[in-house]
Amino acid sequence: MAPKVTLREVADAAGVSTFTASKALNGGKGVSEKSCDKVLSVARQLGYVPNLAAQELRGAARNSVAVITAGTDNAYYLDMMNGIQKAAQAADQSVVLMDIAVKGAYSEELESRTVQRLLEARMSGVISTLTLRPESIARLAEWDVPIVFVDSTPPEGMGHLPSITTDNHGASLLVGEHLASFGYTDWMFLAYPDIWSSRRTREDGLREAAQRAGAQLQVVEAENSAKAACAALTEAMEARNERLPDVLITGNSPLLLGAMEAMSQLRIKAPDDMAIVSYDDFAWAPFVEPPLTVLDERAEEIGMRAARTLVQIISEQAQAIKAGDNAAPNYRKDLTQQVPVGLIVRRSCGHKGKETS
Amino acid sequence: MAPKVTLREVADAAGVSTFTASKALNGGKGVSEKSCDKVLSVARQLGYVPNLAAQELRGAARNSVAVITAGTDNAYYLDMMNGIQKAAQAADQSVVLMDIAVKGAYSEELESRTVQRLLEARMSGVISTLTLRPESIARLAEWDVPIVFVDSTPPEGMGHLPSITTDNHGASLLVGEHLASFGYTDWMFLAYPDIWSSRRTREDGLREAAQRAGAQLQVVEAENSAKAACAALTEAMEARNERLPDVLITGNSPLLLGAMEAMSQLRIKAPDDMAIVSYDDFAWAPFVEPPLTVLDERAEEIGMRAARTLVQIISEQAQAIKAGDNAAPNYRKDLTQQVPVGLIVRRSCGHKGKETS
DNA sequence: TGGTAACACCTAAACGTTTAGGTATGGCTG
DNA sequence: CAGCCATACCTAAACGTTTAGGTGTTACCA
Repeated sequence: MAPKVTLREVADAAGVSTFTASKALNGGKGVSEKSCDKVLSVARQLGYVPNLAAQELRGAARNSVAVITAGTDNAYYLDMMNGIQKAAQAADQSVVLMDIAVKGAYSEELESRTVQRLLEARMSGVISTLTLRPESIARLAEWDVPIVFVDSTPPEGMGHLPSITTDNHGASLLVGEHLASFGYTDWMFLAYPDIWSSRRTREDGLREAAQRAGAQLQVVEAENSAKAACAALTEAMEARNERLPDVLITGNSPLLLGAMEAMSQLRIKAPDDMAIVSYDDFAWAPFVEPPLTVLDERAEEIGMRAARTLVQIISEQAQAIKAGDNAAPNYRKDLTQQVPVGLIVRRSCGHKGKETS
Repeated sequence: MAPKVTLREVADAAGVSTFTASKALNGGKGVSEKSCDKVLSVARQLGYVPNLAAQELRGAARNSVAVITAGTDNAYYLDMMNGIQKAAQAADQSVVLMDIAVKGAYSEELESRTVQRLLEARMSGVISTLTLRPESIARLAEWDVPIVFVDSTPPEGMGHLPSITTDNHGASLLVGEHLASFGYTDWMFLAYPDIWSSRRTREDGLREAAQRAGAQLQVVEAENSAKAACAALTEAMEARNERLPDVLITGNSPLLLGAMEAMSQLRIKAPDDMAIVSYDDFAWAPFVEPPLTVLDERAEEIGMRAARTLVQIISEQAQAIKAGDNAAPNYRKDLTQQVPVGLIVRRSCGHKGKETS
């Protein structure tokens, strides 16, 4: 039918200039109602579809934000993405997914290539789920591309960049208190690598909590996958011989899954042989045997807030540019947020008086 | 530093014309090695980043594919997206996520708006996880945008459009046989709405299987969310008074989750009071109480195949255009694929001799 | 009647690329 | 040395928009 209709053609067909046509389509002023209607109807009839590339080239506002992740087989990210989607949709921004893991493992080189592509496409902003390299961030800054970190923090010395995270420190203390209330003193933390900055905060919080509770904390690190977690935990347990820790704290739900696998192989029963508690709530936690005590980070909420924050920065930036001001994004101090977490107590952490479902 | 460097500036700085510069950067021929090196080094030094919008405007190949979903709080989609990502990445295509659900529920109007945006952005192709309206498809066809359906089929009468699905019919027969082997004759199917076309195929397969097994099949429909499923199942159970079905078959994992919730509230124990089996394998299935018997659809594999198929169509299209041929995508018959499923037997479906963990 | 303000509209120049078509330069052939 | 071809390069015209700056036309007022 109408595979390619340009604005020029619409204008000609309507008997006006491209100027008038453009104004009419964009609801601008300075066009009589008659011309406006005429243009609109002709456009519809011809099946006119504006060319975004041309618009953008001419200096229109950018309209897609990139979400950078690294190997996400985690339901947590689904929720987060949903939140991001919703907020972005509301602000008329498309969401472009960019994963910088090459086979489940983070890749520096891919990070660079990805940032490059993102610049080439003149994206309006970036949401990153992990701490990018300072080099990448400098690159984005040069080009005035705003960035918001989510569930992760900016690298050392770049604290002015906004981040939306769970209150990981608080979460750890919360867990710690809960563990202390059971009298557990031998804790093991199964952690993912620290390209995800939450790893550090969580660990530090646990250390502090352990100290307060007079407990000791052993940290075991594994690649961020169930398989790796299973192997790492098995090894750690063997190294300890028969002596099980009182409680295992897993850093997120893929690690938890791996841990459950390992425990099932080693015939360790929770919570009697060893209690278990994990970061990241997920839908199935109540139905697992035993029902799992977890921290609820409200991933969707976090995603939504991050996207809203980014969108706001972008729109302020657009205003500033229109006003002829500095095009650099203005990162106000109050953009960084910590979302409080809840501890959802189920049975995996031990019995004690009455229990919640 | 270098917020905006145009090709012209690079060319000037290198003392050549834009033509030469362009050729040099794109590794084209007809440029002496000396000029080429010069241009490249100057470009690097100035921090030149090509403008994709300009390139595209001038007629370069498109470079992002859209993935259309509707309200995906389902881990199944995460795996699928991972597969899509991988294949798209390999073909240098960006992945743009477009959800056409407005509050968890599919919205016709949003579908239209989304297709419009997708056209405006001149995306290179579409992967859809649900059966789009014929109107939308016509729109895409007008603009020669290739489409591949994944985990869903094209609408009535458009069978030439490729789709990558699980062998849903086969899967249903598989389940049916399994149920029959336990002697179950009273089956209930908890299904999602049929904008997802797999609903029909699954139901038809179950009907056939039920007939073969001399069983009866009751179908209960719910919106595609755990909450809705919980409510619908509770209602259905009440309507049947005390008489429980022998087995409940849930259409996907959010529905399964809702069903488990309802069963827990109604104090129905699986598999003794009622067996349960579900479509969609997911990571936690082995650890739920009871461990769940499920169908494994290999979501990542499906996603990967879909993306590869789309990429191939796109590249053939690009070739045809370059050769001056018809720009319409060429959908060959053999692009449509059915991926076989596996039945993973655990305990939720009943006891019988030896069992798999 | 002339002055002027408001309005509807137009022409033409951008935006940053690619590329068709052309022009020097030099080397080879006969 | 004329004739020819490759090679390396250039000029200028697209691609489809937006928009600054300008030109009528009408309407109103003194």
